[in-house]
Amino acid sequence: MGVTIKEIAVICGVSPGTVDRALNHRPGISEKTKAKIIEVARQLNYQPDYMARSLAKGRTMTIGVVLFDLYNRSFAQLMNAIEAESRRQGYFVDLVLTNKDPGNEKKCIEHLLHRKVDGIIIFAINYGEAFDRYLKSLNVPVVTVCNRVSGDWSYIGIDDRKAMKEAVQYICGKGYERFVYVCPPLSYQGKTNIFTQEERFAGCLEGLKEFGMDELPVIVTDKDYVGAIGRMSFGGGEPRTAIVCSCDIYALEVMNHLKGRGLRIPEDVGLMGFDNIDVLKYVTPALTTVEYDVEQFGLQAVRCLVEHIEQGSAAPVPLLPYRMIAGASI
Amino acid sequence: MGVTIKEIAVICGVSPGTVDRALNHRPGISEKTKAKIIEVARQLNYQPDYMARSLAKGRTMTIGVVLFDLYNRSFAQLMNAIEAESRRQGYFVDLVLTNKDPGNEKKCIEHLLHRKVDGIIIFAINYGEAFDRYLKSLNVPVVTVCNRVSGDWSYIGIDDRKAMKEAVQYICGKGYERFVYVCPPLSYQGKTNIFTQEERFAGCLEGLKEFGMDELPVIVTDKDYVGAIGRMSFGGGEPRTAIVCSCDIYALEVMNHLKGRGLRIPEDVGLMGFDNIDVLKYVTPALTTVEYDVEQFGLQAVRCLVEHIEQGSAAPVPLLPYRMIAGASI
DNA sequence: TTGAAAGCGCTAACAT
DNA sequence: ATGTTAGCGCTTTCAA
Repeated sequence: MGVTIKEIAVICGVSPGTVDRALNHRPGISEKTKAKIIEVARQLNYQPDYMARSLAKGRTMTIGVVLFDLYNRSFAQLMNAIEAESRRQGYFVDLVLTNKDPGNEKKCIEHLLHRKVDGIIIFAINYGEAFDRYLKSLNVPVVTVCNRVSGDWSYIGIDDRKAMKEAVQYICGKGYERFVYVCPPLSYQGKTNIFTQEERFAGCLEGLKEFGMDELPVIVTDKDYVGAIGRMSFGGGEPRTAIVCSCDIYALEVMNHLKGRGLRIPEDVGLMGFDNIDVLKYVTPALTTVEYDVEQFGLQAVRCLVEHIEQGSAAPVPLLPYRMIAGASI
Repeated sequence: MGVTIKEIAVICGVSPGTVDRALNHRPGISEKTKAKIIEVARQLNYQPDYMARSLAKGRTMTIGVVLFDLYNRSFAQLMNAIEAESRRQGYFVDLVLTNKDPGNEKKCIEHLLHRKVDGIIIFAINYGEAFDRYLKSLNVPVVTVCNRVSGDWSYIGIDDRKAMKEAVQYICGKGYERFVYVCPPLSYQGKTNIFTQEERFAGCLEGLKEFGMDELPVIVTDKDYVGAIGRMSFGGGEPRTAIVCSCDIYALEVMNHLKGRGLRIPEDVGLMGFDNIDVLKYVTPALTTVEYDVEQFGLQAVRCLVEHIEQGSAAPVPLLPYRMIAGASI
């Protein structure tokens, strides 16, 4: 194995404790012996054993990350940023993926606890008071990202409601008469965490209302949302329709469908997404969407969590900025 | 903290050693005491401390993963699969990203070594004998994925050369007269690992040769490959041209450019990619490409690595299957 | 079949 | 300023 603190102690003719003081720059040691020990350690290429240190200190220098998966582009970017900032701060990163299975999430978290991670960054899929209590019972600092669990946890995200509201008002301004809103089922409350989705939906309603559109949008939450859209007519004598999707992925699927029907976007029907995932740049027509900086999410999440870990608490992180990208699809 | 083996020992009126025997199903213990201990452990919700175990056993149950980044869709999928299989096998996953910076790669690996990972799965960016020696000096099982380092390491991938060769021959069969091959710089050998890229390029040449095309393709390795393509003429009186890209990302960028010039694909110029990244389904015209199962890469990589870790060696993994996807771009 | 004891490598409290 | 010692929680060898 590697060189140990003990061996260095023997070589330098001092005790392990003294070596520890030198290597960890702790007080109670003369400059001279300290310099000597550090030099010897350097020459022997001493590498501390984190396992041993963890056991002794009760801290692992590890951040646990819980995500749905890495398929969604945004998650991948998020993870990318988390990894970078964590390593920069000297932390290891343990990743677990829940695959959007609420039942799996606790198992994933437990996995991290076995590993004795110092803190957890979580894009939660579970929700509600029970889950909130569960998280609290873990006695580990937690930072939530993208999906709020409760007001008791640090949260990193944007003001989804306001963003969607502004987007919808922008669309209204373009003269659309009918609205279709496509999003995942919003009825799973308490089972699946759809905080962000709910916020966006609420924003949509607010936007319409404030603009004076009394009619509610047609809400599509079918798993087979493409099929549902397929049963609607657009263009021709129909009222001018905008399909607002709660995320780009949905919008792209819908776009494929509309193209397949030979409908022109936005002439026959308008389309809008949310997230500005990077593949949009290869798609025609350019999708109108809302952009925000996921990397910033990762960065802030790590910083906030490290603050929690090292200070015992952290200042609340303000909601991050976003902006609408006016494409050609509306 | 949690319940310890010692506490259980006290409760059961036995020694810690006996508890260990029971909990780890090791011989030398009566069924009766074993059952009792296990029951008590269950009731107390005993969770072993992996840190302590690691220190005692010299094994961390952790797999280190070294990737470029997670931006590339394939990497994300790969990581997804690695995480799933690792956890299934009881291993933790530590992720480090090199961001394609060769100088960063060793730092990343060292990070994992500090963590005392039991083995490493690496999509290597470095290359050559020196790096090979370096890896060997680590004394840790390593499985290489997508980029071979040397014949001495287990490798998971497809036969890129053969796949590209077949693809090129398919294109030849479509009557194209001129070939443009777009790929990253192939001259960094020894500095950046472009094993896979070299294989694909070699496959392209072989394919052309065997088909009887004597003329070499125009090879574009500029960083600004789009600019280079921009200086070429297609359609009209030009010879019928196929642009073969060594990966889908390049092909999509080129497609954007060609569309911008008002060129029709494939009427004015043919286009081909490689990898079948999932966003292709949102792109028109459908890109002709080569598909393989990245998830399988992850699965096999983990299995192979675990075999190395637990058996000390592993059977070589055969090259995985691939298939051409005939889109509408050729 | 079970117990006792010595580590794994590092940290930290207490002596000197 | 430095040494000594007792752990952290688990594994493992050697005795009993």
